[in-house]
Amino acid sequence: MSDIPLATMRHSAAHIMAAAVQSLWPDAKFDIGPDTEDGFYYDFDMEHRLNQEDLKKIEKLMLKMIGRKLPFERHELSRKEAEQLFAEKGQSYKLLRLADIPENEIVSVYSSGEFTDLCRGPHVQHSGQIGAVKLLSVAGSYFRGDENLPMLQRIYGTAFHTKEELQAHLDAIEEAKKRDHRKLGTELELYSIHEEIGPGLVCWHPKGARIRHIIENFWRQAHYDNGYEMLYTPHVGKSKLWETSGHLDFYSEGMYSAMDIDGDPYYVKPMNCPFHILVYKSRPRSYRELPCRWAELGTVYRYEKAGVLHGLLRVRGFTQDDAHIICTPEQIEDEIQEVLRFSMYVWKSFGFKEIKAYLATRPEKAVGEPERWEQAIESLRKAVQAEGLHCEVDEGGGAFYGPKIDLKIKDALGREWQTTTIQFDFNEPERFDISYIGKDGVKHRPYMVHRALLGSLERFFGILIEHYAGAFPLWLAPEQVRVLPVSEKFNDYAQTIAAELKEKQIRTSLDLAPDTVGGKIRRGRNQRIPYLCIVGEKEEQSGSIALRSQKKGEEGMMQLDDFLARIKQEIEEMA
RNA sequence: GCCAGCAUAGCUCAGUGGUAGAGCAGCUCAUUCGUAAUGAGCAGGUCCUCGGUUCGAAUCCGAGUGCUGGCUCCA
Repeated sequence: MSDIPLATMRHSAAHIMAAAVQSLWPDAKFDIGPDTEDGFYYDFDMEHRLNQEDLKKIEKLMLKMIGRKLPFERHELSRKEAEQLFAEKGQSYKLLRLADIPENEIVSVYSSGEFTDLCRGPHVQHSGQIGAVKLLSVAGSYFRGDENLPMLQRIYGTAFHTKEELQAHLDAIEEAKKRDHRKLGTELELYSIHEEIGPGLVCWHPKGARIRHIIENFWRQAHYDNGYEMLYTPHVGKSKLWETSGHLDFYSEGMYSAMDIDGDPYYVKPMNCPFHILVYKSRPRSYRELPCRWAELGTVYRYEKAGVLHGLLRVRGFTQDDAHIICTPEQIEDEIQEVLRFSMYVWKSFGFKEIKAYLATRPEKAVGEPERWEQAIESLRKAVQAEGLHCEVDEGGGAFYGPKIDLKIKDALGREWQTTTIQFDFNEPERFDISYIGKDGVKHRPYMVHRALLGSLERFFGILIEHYAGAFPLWLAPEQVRVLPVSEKFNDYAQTIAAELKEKQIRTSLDLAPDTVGGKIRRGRNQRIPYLCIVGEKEEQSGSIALRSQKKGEEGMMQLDDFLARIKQEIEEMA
């Protein structure tokens, strides 16, 4: 059984699920049911609205069908025969899908039991070869993913060769739930979102803000060290600015409506670029001062449909770690390579090692000279190569204004997150008519690149919370050390220790509550504090602490100086 | 925005037409404790909002808001 590819087995499981749905609700019309990265789904249209109880029913029936070892039979048909077959069954979606199949391709159907589906295959020989199956959820899904087309009902499921593998997958889903940044965000008092303020608008609590501050400090220093300068720009700008930039033409659905200031309409910024461009335009520029690398932690507001908001990962107001690079054509290759190298350095600093690149090239409709597109894409390609990154190319997937590279990082649970984006822009330099005076004494159009490394601080924070399951590494932990006296008799000594740690810039707290040691330790553990220092009589007499670390548990007695040296080093290593 | 579901104390949840409950957290008191919960007491609620049905609504119906899982989109 294990020599059957997982994808084939899952695809077959989707057919069996459809067969079960057909037998339970004979009016069901079927769309498609492919396998996915970690399971499968099938889309249906029918009168009955599916619920969680129905999934159990369907699953039960599927198990029966699997037990009966129903053969999967392939038949090749002429287009006419296929049309007739699905027309007779009233399968209108299948007819539409059939029409999508290119003329020269063979049309095939697969039958298993009563159920016959338009399908290219391949499939397992019989349903007995489908391993452990589990239906997971039901959701709405537009036909062809188009919101103007009818909404279908989709059932998600998964299948594995063995019960053990299935269970491991279900356990992984559970683990992901435990790490959910929305749950940990409340538990650890990192941030909150309020109905009274508005959906998708984030309040950072003291602990979350402390982490953000540390991230920002690191980020700024890294940028200064790598040849960037910082900018601060306003949160709003006149409508004229957004007309010039083209945002009101191409991005208005992402922008909030204008506010009136002295009779002029102003818009809250969805992007920082027009402001950076005006800084560039504030005086004539020489080739001698290029490249300009200007960064800003710029807070932007974008309209997102209500249904897509999700904790910190998808919000309406967020701070981009934005930068714009304006340079000459001769510099572009080095600049791109440098941006990518810098990005990789930042990701490694935060403990992310597995990174994939996605290159998007010129679409049909595009602005900018074709030679510039070529050079831009070439420089992106070379940079990816130089970093030895695995890269997928999305031909024609770029924006109309320029090609881009996106990076996706893999977290501790193996999930991919889109973060970094490095994007050429051939549109705004034209629209704002920016230039530099070249060696030849005449005006030239510079290249402009937008880039965000972490993406947005909000999303990055959400990713970090889940990556570390709330147990931040020492350098990021809002509370690094907590001192716990074993009884009130040792409060004074605990205070001395805490004061000494604080003096050494260690973020330290004291737990002087009249609780048992066990109770205090439990509290400290639950708050994911990296180090707990337990102090009592023995420690007071020897000027030491008893250490308990988040990572290793009980570590025994230690001189305070040794502990300090250890954590100083750990902070430095950002481990 | 669309489909489906959910909304009860700060948190996790019970309560299905008849006076609103538990655990944890909080506060008070007692305990002075050696590595993941010391004990007792107290306090805490427009049962999301508005409207309707009913003698009576947390519970049934409608609308709205927010959230969850998806679709579309994306930092």
